[in-house]
Amino acid sequence: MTATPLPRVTIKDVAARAGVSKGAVSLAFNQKPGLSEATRDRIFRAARELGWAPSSTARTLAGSRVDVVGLAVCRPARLLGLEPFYMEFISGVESVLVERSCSLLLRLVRSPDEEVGLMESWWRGRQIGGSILVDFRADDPRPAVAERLGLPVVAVGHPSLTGGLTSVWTDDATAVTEAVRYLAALGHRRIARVGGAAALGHTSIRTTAFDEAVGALEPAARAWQVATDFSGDAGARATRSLLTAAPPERPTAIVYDNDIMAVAGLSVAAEMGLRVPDDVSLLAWDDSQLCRLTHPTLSAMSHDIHGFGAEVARTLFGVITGEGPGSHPVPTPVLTPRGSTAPP
Amino acid sequence: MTATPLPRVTIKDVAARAGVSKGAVSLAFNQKPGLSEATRDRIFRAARELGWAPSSTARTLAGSRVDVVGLAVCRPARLLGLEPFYMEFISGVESVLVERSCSLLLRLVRSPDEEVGLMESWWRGRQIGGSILVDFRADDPRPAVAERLGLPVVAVGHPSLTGGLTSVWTDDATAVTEAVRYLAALGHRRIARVGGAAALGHTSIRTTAFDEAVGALEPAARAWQVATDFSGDAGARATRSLLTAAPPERPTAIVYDNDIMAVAGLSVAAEMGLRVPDDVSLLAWDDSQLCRLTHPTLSAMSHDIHGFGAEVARTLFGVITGEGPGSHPVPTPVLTPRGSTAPP
DNA sequence: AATCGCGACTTTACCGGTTCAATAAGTGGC
DNA sequence: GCCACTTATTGAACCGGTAAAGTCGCGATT
Repeated sequence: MTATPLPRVTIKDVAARAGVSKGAVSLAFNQKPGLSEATRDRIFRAARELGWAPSSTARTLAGSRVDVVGLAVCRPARLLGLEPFYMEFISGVESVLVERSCSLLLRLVRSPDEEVGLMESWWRGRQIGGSILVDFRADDPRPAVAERLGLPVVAVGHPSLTGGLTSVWTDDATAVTEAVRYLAALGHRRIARVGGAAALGHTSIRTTAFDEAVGALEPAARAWQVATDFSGDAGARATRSLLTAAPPERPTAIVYDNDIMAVAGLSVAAEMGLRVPDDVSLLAWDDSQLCRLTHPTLSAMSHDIHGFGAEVARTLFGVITGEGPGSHPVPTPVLTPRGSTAPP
Repeated sequence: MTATPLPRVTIKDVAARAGVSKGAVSLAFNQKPGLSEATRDRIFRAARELGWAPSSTARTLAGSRVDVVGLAVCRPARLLGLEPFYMEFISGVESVLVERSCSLLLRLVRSPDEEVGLMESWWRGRQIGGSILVDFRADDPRPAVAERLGLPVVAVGHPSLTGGLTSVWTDDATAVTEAVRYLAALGHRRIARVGGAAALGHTSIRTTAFDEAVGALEPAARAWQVATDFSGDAGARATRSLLTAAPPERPTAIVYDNDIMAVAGLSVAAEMGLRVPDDVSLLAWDDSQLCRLTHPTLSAMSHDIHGFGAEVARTLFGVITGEGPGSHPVPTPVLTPRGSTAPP
């Protein structure tokens, strides 16, 4: 019952069957000039008959292309499973990779250091042709490492965080401001935000923008902010503590940094006997399908995560083919009002 | 993709610095006998000083192990993003791969045919040393292909679906039965199930088991089943149509095939003015964090998806190292009662 | 007629490792 | 002091491709 591997068919077999040399086969399969149509056809026919496709491993070693891109994600596994963002992002990336017959090498790491080590070994070992970098932190070591290695990368994050690397980003500051303005326009003056992991750069961008946006409202306006780990539990805890205060000290609207926490917030409000949106308005972020599955439905800052991933992949191909560094903003998340927001 | 020319350090450099031959370095790095401790040390020191690690590409080509395992997932990208199952499963797989310094090659495919093609080209091109197969269907072509290629794989699914391949599976039939018995014990006699994609093998296993379980109750008991695509929207639609009938024709309990649809069901019930669990009980499946974030919280059939993924990876390593085919059941999902189920 | 240019291949030298037969050095027996 | 026997180390042959430098035949140029 031991699986006896098939005799592997190699370029040599194809060459023999087509009556040409290895080199000719290589030429044919890389659409390079120097072969007659007739020979080309014979080669392709032989390859088809033998079921041969070039070994990407051998190709890589021979120094041509590397058709794999890396993605290391540094977040606790348990949280990732729940965060709709990543799978959707990945599916967007894939949608572009597939067109180029590339694959995604995925690895969950536990620390930024581990990620740096992985970048090095992937690149040194020629396992990847480029990499996608996410979740930038203050003083992130990765830009320097990528630079030193000459590894083509695209950074997902605001240029202020990504140390000169080519970056793809959404304008979170503007989005936060829009969220606050929207709530203010509804009449809210006591607004809270349940943010993500404090260590992440985009969290601090949102935090700052939120403070500024609320500060720009009339003096009576008041802001609260809480940092979490993005988990639903943390979102529930934060919401509970924000809503336990008596009405004047209690926010009338809460903005969340992802959908999961907003869902959790909804449930906490219900459990506390507060009506959404009458007693408190909730605003989610990302706008996955989840926002339309709750009752009331969740208003959200929505953006096209799939498209975002696709843009990242396209940009990475640009970098790999030698394009200089650049900054690629994608559309700012827009407010999608639903059932969870209303005047206080 | 073209590779950026960089002063790559290779085994030759290490050999030169340690004053030995390439072969010796290889011996040292593969813990093979035949080298003196002193030489071994010198080699490791040289490697460390040069920051060298063996190229897995070259190793692969030279015929030793391949340290990448493949996973192709054939579901619409948009659904995947929302399905907590996959990311959690993947993180479980990764947890084992990391210990062996292996990586996961991930690809989203659009059809079973595309997946078969991918298996072939990954294996032929020596990109993977083994593969994980998920989402089995009736008459799935993959067992035959894996057999023919000699590709080491582990199938995620009941042995009746996976055509003799080594499989890792949960006993869904028993779990469904337990769910039905639980609801029956609460007093429910009109029970519905909102199932997953009809084409998937595990869906039909659950469907059959559900019919049998309800049939085994007193004759007055009645069952409904609806197939969906696992999406929240589909879950909402299914729930709506189940609950619009007048009370005698309406189920008093609904079992869902995943968490997302149960969340959607919860919201539909609320929107229809039905109280959960007083008017209708809902039971989710998988039990991701989501189930504890709703109000009421969702009772669910819960299992350890992370551990499941880990077991799959371990089993795959077994297959790769030549273990014969086997069947590896993991613990049956257990009922976790929460706030969404009660007597009718 | 000798030379040139060019298309259509073939040859050959890698890429960065692994593997194994061959060799050199060291040990012990007698 | 010679031989058999280990043990440490090397050299060369791959692995399956790519790429650059030949080779060869042939019509066009001078």
